[in-house]
Amino acid sequence: MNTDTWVKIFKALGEPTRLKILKLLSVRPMYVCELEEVLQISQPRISQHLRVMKEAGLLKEKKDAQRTFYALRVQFLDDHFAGMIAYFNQGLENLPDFKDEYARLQQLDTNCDVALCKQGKVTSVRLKAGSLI
Amino acid sequence: MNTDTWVKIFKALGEPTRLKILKLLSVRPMYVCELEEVLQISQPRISQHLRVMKEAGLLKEKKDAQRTFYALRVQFLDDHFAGMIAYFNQGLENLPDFKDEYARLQQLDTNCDVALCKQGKVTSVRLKAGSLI
DNA sequence: ACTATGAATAAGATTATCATTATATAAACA
DNA sequence: TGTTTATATAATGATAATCTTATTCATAGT
Repeated sequence: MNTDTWVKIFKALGEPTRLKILKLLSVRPMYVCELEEVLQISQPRISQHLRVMKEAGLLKEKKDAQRTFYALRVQFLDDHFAGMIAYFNQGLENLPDFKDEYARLQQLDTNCDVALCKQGKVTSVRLKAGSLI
Repeated sequence: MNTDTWVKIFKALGEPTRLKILKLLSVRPMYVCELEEVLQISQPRISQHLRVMKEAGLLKEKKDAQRTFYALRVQFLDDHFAGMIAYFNQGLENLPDFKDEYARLQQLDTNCDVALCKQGKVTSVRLKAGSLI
């Protein structure tokens, strides 16, 4: 699971209208015209938001004559929000997206003599996530 | 937990630089100058992203002389991503944000004679989330 | 005091996102 | 076949997000 995929998912979720649509589809799958009716917003607006969520993998659609039926991809949601925990527990060394950052962090944490912030002394900090403050 | 709060959190997560910062802070808390060094991006850019995440509740900070130390709010993350499951399992009737939508959906699902999509027949659809396709 | 460092904030330009309006496509129905 | 319905797509305008550059502020060290 790479950073871009996560970003796409979070971007899709990070918009009020889309989040409302998602929540409504968690009640039951719906046609576009139903969402239009329930949300009282324009049809193109709904279609566009549906597309964003579909492209993020959150939704599936099924054509039914002129209508289109949209539903949550429940398995996808389950898998990915479980996967997110895994993502955060995974070390940087296993994430290709963090190749360069991992190397530089290693430098920072290994060569404690090398002052990477100009005043130095920074490299001595070594705490677990969230253990501070 | 209301829609706006969720949107703020997801927006904060839905940006590649911020997601990288978050992941790095999950390794250990860091000073801004460390993030600068590891990510190789400008200091104002980092500060601005940190602010967005702090305002979403994801991070905490601690002043240490001229430096600022940033860390994940682990408890917040735990609580909220558990809370998200709850949010999606919760009925619309309990969510103030869905007051109007809930009423209209009730209409849609109760008065099956009332054709809300102009062609009618739509109201007969009644499936569980994700059960389709 | 003076200079350097670490970080936040402000201002500006650029790009992306979102909503609206208009148009296109495709199926149903008369 | 012509019209209505359901949805998608395109084009436009408005708003918001992001990045850069410059500036400010606070603290450290000389």
